Amino acid sequence: MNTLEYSAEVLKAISQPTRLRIIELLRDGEHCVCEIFPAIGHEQSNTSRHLQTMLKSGILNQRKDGLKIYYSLRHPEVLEIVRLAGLIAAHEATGRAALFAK
Amino acid sequence: MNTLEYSAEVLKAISQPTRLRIIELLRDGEHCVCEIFPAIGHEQSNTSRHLQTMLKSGILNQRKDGLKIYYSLRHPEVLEIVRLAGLIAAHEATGRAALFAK
DNA sequence: ACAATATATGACTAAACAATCATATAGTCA
DNA sequence: TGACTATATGATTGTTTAGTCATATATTGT
Repeated sequence: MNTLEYSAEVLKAISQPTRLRIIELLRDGEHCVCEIFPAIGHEQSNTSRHLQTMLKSGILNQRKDGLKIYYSLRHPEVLEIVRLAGLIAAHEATGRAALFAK
Repeated sequence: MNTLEYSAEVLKAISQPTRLRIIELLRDGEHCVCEIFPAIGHEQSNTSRHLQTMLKSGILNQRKDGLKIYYSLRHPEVLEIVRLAGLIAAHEATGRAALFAK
């Protein structure tokens, strides 16, 4: 897999609403699945799958402690990517609102 | 659509190998479809669809000039997102290479 | 060994996606 | 007007994705 495809995989792992919520949750440090899934209001299995997706893409760390498995952000760049996407989204949202108002 | 979903849509528009190639091409300024599709080695129709995807997500500008339609990057933040994803990808690539070498 | 808890995963469904081929639309120029 | 060029889009196909339910795996404490 070349860098281009790899970059696409990393971005794809971030670009999903549920996963963005998880990333926001992990902003303040590691959390276990049992904390994450009630916080985001999704099923445990669904949450686990999203965590696996991000883990495999390389943007999360995993740490086992007894029964619990803690996940954390592996690259601070991910938060910066999310921030920049938010800037663009905010800018475009005003533009689209204007379109709808026409 | 809330900011979270919007951010996801913006990132999704970026996170695909063919579209990343197009974004790289547009780094140096606007290009028409007729320049883009031979450069990336995809069909005209496929290239046009990818451009529509990015246009609708709000990350591209469109300018018509006669028969040709020129597309350009609308937000410099997109290039920064691509750069950061590349950093993560490069970092993870060495990690995965190490895994395979085991 | 057993019950309880935390997490992962198989099987499935509906929806979204990328790519292709053929064709439609629209602008240019002779 | 008619030929030509550039772009977009309908229809289709095979693949991927998100989500759900049920169940398997693994760790802990009694």
